[in-house]
Amino acid sequence: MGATKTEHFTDYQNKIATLAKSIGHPARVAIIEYLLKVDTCICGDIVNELPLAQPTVSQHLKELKNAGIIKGNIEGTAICYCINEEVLNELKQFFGNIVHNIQEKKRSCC
Amino acid sequence: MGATKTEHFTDYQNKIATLAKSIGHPARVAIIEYLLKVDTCICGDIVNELPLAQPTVSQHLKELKNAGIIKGNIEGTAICYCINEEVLNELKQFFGNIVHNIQEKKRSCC
DNA sequence: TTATTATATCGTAATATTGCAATATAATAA
DNA sequence: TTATTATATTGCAATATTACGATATAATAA
Repeated sequence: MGATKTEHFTDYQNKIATLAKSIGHPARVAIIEYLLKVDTCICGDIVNELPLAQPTVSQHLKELKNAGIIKGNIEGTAICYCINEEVLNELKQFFGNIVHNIQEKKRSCC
Repeated sequence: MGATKTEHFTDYQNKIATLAKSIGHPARVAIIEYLLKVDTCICGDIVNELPLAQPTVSQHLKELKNAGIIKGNIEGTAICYCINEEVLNELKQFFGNIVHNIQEKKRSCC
């Protein structure tokens, strides 16, 4: 007990869950917002922007990277992180489909 | 340490994080998919559909409800759960904006 | 070479999540 | 009233997440 029963769910369900989970922390939402706002995206800037210690930010960046939400490029000593458009498009579509689906149904209950 | 430093982030960042987090488990993605698929949405059906025990499903439903993703209506002995269109629309827009934003920028790095 | 600077990893404490058996509650049925 | 049925809550063990100080790594600068 304690661990998620990943093997009982579909690949798609696990994929969406992993992506959503990686966005499920305000620091990681803040990182995404910051990457959208700025043109350059050096890791150090993100550390300065967030109210968390450098190792904590590094850990959050790692989680976003593992999930595929962001990509990292080495730029000399620094690392440039960027949003992975393809993956975010999948999430956009997941939520777009849900809203579309509900609106078509005009459901009676709730 | 250990607890999320919620107070250091904006209301919006916390809101999106809470919503995303609540979807960040395959069982909860499965619940959402199921509610979209069926016309009626009785809790017992969800319990039968998922590979988890009844108390565990009840807990997942509670989390989705707390986050605002679903709403519950009492129907005699049973409870009818439905997706909250308004909240899902917010998520649709969050991800829609991100993709739109990236496409406009045509960023150079990564 | 020895700094310096930027980022990652390690180790660990505090806290949260997951899952379920047992039990409680609340509504209808007999 | 006493079942029965449907859902929620409690309690707890297993596991995961969050946060950060200390330290490691890796690149450039002096």
